[in-house]
Amino acid sequence: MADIKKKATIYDLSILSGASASTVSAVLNGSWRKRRIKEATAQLIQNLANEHGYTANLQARGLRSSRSGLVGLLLPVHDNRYFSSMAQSFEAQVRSRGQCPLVVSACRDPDEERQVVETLISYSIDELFIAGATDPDGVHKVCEKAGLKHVNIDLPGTLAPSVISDNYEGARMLTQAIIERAQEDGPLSPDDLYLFGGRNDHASHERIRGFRDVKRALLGADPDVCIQPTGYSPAMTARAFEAFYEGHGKLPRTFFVNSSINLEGLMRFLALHPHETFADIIVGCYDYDPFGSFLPFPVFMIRQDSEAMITKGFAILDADRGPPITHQVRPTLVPPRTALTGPLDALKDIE
Amino acid sequence: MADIKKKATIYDLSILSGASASTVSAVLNGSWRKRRIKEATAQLIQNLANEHGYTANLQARGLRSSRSGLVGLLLPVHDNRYFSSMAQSFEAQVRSRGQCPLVVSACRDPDEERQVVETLISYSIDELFIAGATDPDGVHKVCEKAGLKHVNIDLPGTLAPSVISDNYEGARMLTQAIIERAQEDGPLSPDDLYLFGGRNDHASHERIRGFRDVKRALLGADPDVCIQPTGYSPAMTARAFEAFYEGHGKLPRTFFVNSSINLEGLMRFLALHPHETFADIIVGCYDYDPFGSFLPFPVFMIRQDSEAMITKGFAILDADRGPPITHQVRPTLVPPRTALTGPLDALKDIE
DNA sequence: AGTCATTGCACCATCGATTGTGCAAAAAAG
DNA sequence: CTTTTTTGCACAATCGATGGTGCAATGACT
Repeated sequence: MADIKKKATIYDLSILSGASASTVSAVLNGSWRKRRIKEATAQLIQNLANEHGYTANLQARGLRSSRSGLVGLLLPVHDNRYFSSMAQSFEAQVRSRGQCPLVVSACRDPDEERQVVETLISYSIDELFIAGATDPDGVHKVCEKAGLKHVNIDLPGTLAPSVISDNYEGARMLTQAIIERAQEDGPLSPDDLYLFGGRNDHASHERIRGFRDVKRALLGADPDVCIQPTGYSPAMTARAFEAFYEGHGKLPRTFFVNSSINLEGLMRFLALHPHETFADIIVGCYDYDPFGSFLPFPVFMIRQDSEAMITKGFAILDADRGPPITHQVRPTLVPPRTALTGPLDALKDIE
Repeated sequence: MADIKKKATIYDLSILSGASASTVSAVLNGSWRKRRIKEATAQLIQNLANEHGYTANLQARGLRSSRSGLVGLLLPVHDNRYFSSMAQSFEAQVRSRGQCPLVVSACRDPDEERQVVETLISYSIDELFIAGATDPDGVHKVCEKAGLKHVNIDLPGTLAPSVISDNYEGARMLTQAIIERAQEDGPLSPDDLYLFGGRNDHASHERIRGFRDVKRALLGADPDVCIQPTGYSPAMTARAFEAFYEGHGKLPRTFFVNSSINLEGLMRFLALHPHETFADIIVGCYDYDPFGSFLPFPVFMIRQDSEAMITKGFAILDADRGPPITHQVRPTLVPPRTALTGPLDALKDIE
């Protein structure tokens, strides 16, 4: 009656039912038809299992079958709308496949990335999504050695299949949008359009390339000084804005910010200066954040389709051993003052 | 040399070293001094282990010892700055204790909450943090039955120890702040101050209580109509704003929003209306979001100290079997246009 | 009735680690 | 040179599930 103490095992049910443990196992993991177990026996065992609240010990199962039902997602950080919404979609998709999501972050530190993945491997995870890794190929080697299937998301590697945002196209759309918007307020000179943020990774390169191509095409010139890669840190980005401000007494009229993390750097800068001074800036941000979209100046954003990337990632893993091709997913341009719906809207909310 | 295929086990090392598997095990899990293994033997085995890149199979270890090294955090959603930054702190703390974080969300659905926890239990997780659960006591029973240590975070239960934000005090601070700020623009009547969001949970109750107490004290009255619980959904919140707007041709001059999720509802409303109409609203939001803090109207925010909550949670679990007391952690009032540093700042960012 | 196929299930080794127990060899004590 | 103690390690059971193999009972068929 009151099984308050330990969890029931197949052995307990074996005794209760009079069947052998292997029969119980077969019944409870669904392979009983294959094993020609009588329907009546199966029923009996199922009932006992329900009655006693049996749930399989997944560590034992994993040990035996060397699969765990765990699927990993390696993130740079949680605390950011892009990655947290990726985590949200990831979780939903993993669950719908009957597996268990394992989301971890590694702070963009290549050593930590590898070490975290080692840990995941120790738990015999079945598949791994490597999102925004600083060193995807280093992680690849670790996975390879353990025979772990994996895909890169967001930042591509050269050794494993990758699914990334179409950064070049996204940057072009975004750049064009902010230029056109800025030109509504009067002619825009090349010196009025900057780019802040990003570092030496594929996404930044492509975004910068898109930015420069469009800028050159529309404004006729593209001085190097207008490109300010600051890394992915709010503090560094704030410093870059501050430096510009020191030199010019204002911010550039228009600028492209490489990610919402860099956009936080802008907030830090703004916090130190009266808002009125910058009432007329036009900003493009390569990432979408629902509050970022309503700042007191026009912010054009790029919404990356992390859900589609995850879906594509699973397709690749299911197709088993694709070549290390990079697939691009088209992002969308989000005009200022736009509140998109997201994973939150799937929440049940009674009352 | 090239162990490209399978992972090394203690048996492999046993053969290589000439020692028994149990000796290898003892050496590699650190219990070798206790087992009086010669230092030289230990060294030999350690070297072999490094050389062959040995890592323990944590499923096997977990099976044997019925501990997994996994610590769970159950969240309502990932996609939100409050919870994602909680996940970030949680991860850091779990890692620093040499365990592996397992963060999952259950969409505020009581059934899903219980089911997700069942799954975690099947992986023999060692401890569980239940954050923002709709039905903490239901989850408690599931844990109890499995002998799983757990604490409630953010929303308290009656059966297990809880660590929550001091919602009453936080709401008082926030309410007072927005009232005072609004009064700078002229006298504030009770009808000018509303509360939106929240539902039938402990946090909402306390926040509403704090709101009403301060409102009554400072404005002399506190009509029921000014309290608009909309649940935790952007869509419902947007609808409430819309309804008010329909009726009054404007938004309330000042209002308290129950959470950043509800604040997203305000964004949805704003997206449909020209900004100029609401240039003079004053908002308080019980949650902190770095972009929310820079919206085009004053937004006072409450920053809940999720890091401290997690720390306290571990303290409780370590103290083993405390009574089901609820501990409150004091949040901080964040004035408008404030960019706080967060877990992101711990990121390594070379270059 | 005798042979053969089918059904239904039990047995047992196995996954990789942990841990209580026992026993030689070496060291200390007498 | 015994006896006792300590040191250093091997053995084997165990955690809970899986899946290959084998065997008895039943039914089908000649």
